[in-house]
Amino acid sequence: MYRYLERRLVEHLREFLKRTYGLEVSNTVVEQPPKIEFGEYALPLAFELARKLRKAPRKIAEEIVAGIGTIPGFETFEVAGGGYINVRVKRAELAGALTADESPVEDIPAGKVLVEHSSINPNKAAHIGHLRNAILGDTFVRLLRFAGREVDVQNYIDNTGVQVADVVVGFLHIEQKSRAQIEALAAAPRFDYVCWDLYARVSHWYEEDKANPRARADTLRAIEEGNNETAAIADLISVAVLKRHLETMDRLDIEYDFLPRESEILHLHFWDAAFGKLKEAGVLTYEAVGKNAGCWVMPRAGRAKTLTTGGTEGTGENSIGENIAEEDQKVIVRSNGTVGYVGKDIAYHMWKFGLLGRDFGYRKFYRYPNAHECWISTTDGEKDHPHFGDVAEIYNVIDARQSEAQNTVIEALRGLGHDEAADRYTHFSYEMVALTPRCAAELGYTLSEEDKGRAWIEVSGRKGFGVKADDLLDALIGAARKEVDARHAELSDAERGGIAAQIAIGALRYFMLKFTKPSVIAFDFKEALSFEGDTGPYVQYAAVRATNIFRKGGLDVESFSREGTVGVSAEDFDKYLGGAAGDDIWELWLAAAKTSYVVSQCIAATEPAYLAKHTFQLAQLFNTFYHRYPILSETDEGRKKFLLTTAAVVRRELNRALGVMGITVPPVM
RNA sequence: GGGCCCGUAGCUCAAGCGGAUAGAGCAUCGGAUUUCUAAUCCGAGGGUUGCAGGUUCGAUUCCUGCCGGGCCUACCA
Repeated sequence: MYRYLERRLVEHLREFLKRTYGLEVSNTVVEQPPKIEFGEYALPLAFELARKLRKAPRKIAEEIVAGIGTIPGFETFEVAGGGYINVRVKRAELAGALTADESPVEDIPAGKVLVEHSSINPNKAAHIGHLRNAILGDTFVRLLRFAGREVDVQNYIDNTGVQVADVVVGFLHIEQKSRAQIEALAAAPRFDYVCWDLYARVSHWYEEDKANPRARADTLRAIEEGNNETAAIADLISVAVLKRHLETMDRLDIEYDFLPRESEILHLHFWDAAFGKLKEAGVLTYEAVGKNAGCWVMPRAGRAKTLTTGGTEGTGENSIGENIAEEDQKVIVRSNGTVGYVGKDIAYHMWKFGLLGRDFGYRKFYRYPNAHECWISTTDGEKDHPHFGDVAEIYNVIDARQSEAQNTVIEALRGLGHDEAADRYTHFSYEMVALTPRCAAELGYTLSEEDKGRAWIEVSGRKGFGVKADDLLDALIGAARKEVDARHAELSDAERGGIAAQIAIGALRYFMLKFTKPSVIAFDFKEALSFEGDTGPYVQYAAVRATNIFRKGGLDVESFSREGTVGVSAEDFDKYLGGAAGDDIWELWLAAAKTSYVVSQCIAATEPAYLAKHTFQLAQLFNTFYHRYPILSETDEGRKKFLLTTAAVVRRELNRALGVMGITVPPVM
């Protein structure tokens, strides 16, 4: 509602400015006043117009206020300070609409959105860094769906790379396991933990003997070729670990629709199709001499010089390549003819936009407890399957370290003439999760003096250095369980377990979302396990408190929200929300009205942290309200009804906003 | 060397496209009628927004230069 009113205000303003001054104002800044007493919107536009109109800002503001006339839903326009225009809405009207949960008709952009996230190498357990990725990605999916978009969720699986090869080497060369033995291990619980430890050991093993790394090269080649024992073992390992990842993420209510795998990108020859087009468009050039002799290269993204199309077209023999300085070349095809991962990524992204002319085979892979079906790529799949790919927009949730590679893929699309696709390609970039030195020490790692002085230490899967996702979740559930047990001895074991899980997920998801994307999270158990202050459980608790009011009052909160709230008249809203006396409760209503506004901000800025901040502020305001206004003991029936309605509306919005963050509210806390 | 990001209270972080007195949480200290109320609330202290310039009516925000830190810069992924 808040968002809808803002749009209406802007439209009227533009129309007014055009009519009165003959000015076309493209971006009208609308702010929120620092204090609720000043109104709901603040317009600093008089400052901007001052130069154009050669008048004092205050004078202009006065003219606008005098001439703007009436706008439905708005009460007053006032000049403040040196030229601000503070705008007040009709509180009763907005409150009435919010109570009835009216949602104005929106223009939803056409076309499907594809969000790729997680993309964990299937060779070891997921860790906290992967959690940040998956939680950001899943929340973004929920934001888009809340905004009415149709979304496909994909999790790219690199099942043929060195990381999987390393674990295969570990089982075959270090552990000397047979295929049957590995199969047995893979069927046991937490196989991903076994791989986690083994992967770290393989790194050491490579260093022990110069001959050892040869096993990696041989294994990698065998995996890429396929149709052999090594490839079969790699497949069984990667599939087993992948299933573990799906289980881990499902604990957090994170689901995927489709799992495209690198093996199919290879075996279905996606690259061949892409390679032809890239050569033809002159995006790739062949290097005949120098450091990259024998390779097909692209200009490195970010410092790409203008692609010159002069010289030999098509084959691009040497001539174009000479225009790219050697250090600015990104090798796409190696001199031995194999493709690097950026090349595969280009092909994959052409497929995403429906530009490749090839498709995956599909088969069902994993059925979630809620019956949702997750599909996986295969060479010859089932006849009937959902249509994936060929989408209008894509978001890739990938950490900031890969931004250059991501930009290279975007440049390749541009080079192919697909600017419209490149424009709808968003690298959803975020910073990594690292460990504080204290956290590392707690985990038993010995730190160098240098490391002790650092703000954070990077997680390393290769070294086995990090906090595993399931371990963190278990720790959170354990800590939450202690609190629940202390408070709710009357509940059954299963009930307490369920609540503890909800709280743990709330704490974890909120923790990963409260930091803005460019901020490195220096992970620390003390902070992550906190349930007080700026945390998920704080927000959950506010929602639980709202529910408690109804339960203790003998009212069913759901049916009250459906039917009871309509009993508050416009006069009553005016009475209780009007004037300075109503300011503090109105502030709560106004915050509650902002959910869809905040969601749209999150999408536009690809920044879910705004929503976390919003839920926290709403919960804070509600807690203040809760403390200040006893509801059940209220003797004035009209006022009591109004206060109950306030609680019901805030509860609904808290549940809704938390839901977008993938957080549910326990029955009691 | 080049590219990207960061530097705000003791600590961890906010501050929407440049706006009104730079806000939260944690920690510290002091309080909250035994109740819909403590996973909470109220209050206090705590800031030269890394430094120096510039643009602007107005800069944490934009520009330039320094200082400090991180990441990327493989015929790895």
